[in-house]
Amino acid sequence: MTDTTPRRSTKQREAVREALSASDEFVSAQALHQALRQDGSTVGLATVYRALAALAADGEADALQAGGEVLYRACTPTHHHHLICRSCGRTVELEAAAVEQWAGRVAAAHGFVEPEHVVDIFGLCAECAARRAADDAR
Amino acid sequence: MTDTTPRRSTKQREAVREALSASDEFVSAQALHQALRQDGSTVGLATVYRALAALAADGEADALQAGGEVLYRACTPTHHHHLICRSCGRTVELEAAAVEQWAGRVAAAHGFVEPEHVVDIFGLCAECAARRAADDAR
DNA sequence: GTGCTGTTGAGAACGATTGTCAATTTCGCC
DNA sequence: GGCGAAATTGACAATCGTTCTCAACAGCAC
Ligand SMILES: [Zn+2]
Ligand SMILES: [Zn+2]
Ligand SMILES: [Zn+2]
Ligand SMILES: [Zn+2]
Repeated sequence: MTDTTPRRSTKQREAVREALSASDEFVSAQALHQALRQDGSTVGLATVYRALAALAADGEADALQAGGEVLYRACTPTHHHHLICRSCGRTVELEAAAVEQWAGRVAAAHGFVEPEHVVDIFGLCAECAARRAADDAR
Repeated sequence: MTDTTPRRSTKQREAVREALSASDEFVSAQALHQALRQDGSTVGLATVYRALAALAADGEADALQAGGEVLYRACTPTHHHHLICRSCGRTVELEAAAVEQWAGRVAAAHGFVEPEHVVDIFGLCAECAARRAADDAR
């Protein structure tokens, strides 16, 4: 993009970056804010939102929409997708050159330019599936 | 699914179904509501939301989240994905057995069960790309 | 028609996110 | 080390899409 991104380093941004890295699941801005306050930080909610948006814009975090809210996760800087447990949030990063190529090919075939794609898989991880099976058996 | 879906046929639901079919793009509940009022209908906004949710649940419509809101579209009843113009909303339905298999295979490989997936491609359709090029040239 | 129950519409309520703005902080520069 | 312009912050209000509440209403079986 047209990189007009002046960015200044502050305690708050660092705190958010760290808190985000501390979790290997996708988390909401609100959850991250609460976690930060819990740890004694005094960051404002708006600042957490701003910091996360900046991290996502800089490619330091991945964002995805789920259930009406946006979730963030510190991620590998290279392009990839996710396999996410819809119960516990456990996340696996996926790389699939075949899917990337398919997306580009399909877009081009229909005359579309500047293609972007959303590819995510949701499911129940083995642990959560086992737990649920146990619960179902009363 | 556990099909506990009592459903009664009403003018409003029919009106929403028709209005949705009338558009071959993805539309928001709000937009559909305005369109219906424009045509003299007196449906309430809440009813449009409820009708769309029901259609989606019955598999008569596809729903996707984009830009903080949920968009709906009357779609082919078989499983498929979409290529969407992020400017005009023009939509192409896509079928890609390879992607389906990849998703299932990847989920299984990581021990995940009940996999669902979100696969959408966004871009600029040829027309919108041309229009934007013209605009850029003042 | 009668009755039971799902449905509707208006408006309030809600939760996530963004905007506002004065006070504070960063950072290049003297 | 101190200055000053410009970016950033935090508390709060405001906005947005969506859901809830509830009394009036309309399908549908009898
Ligand atoms: Zn899990
Ligand atoms: Zn990709
Ligand atoms: Zn277009
Ligand atoms: Zn699919």
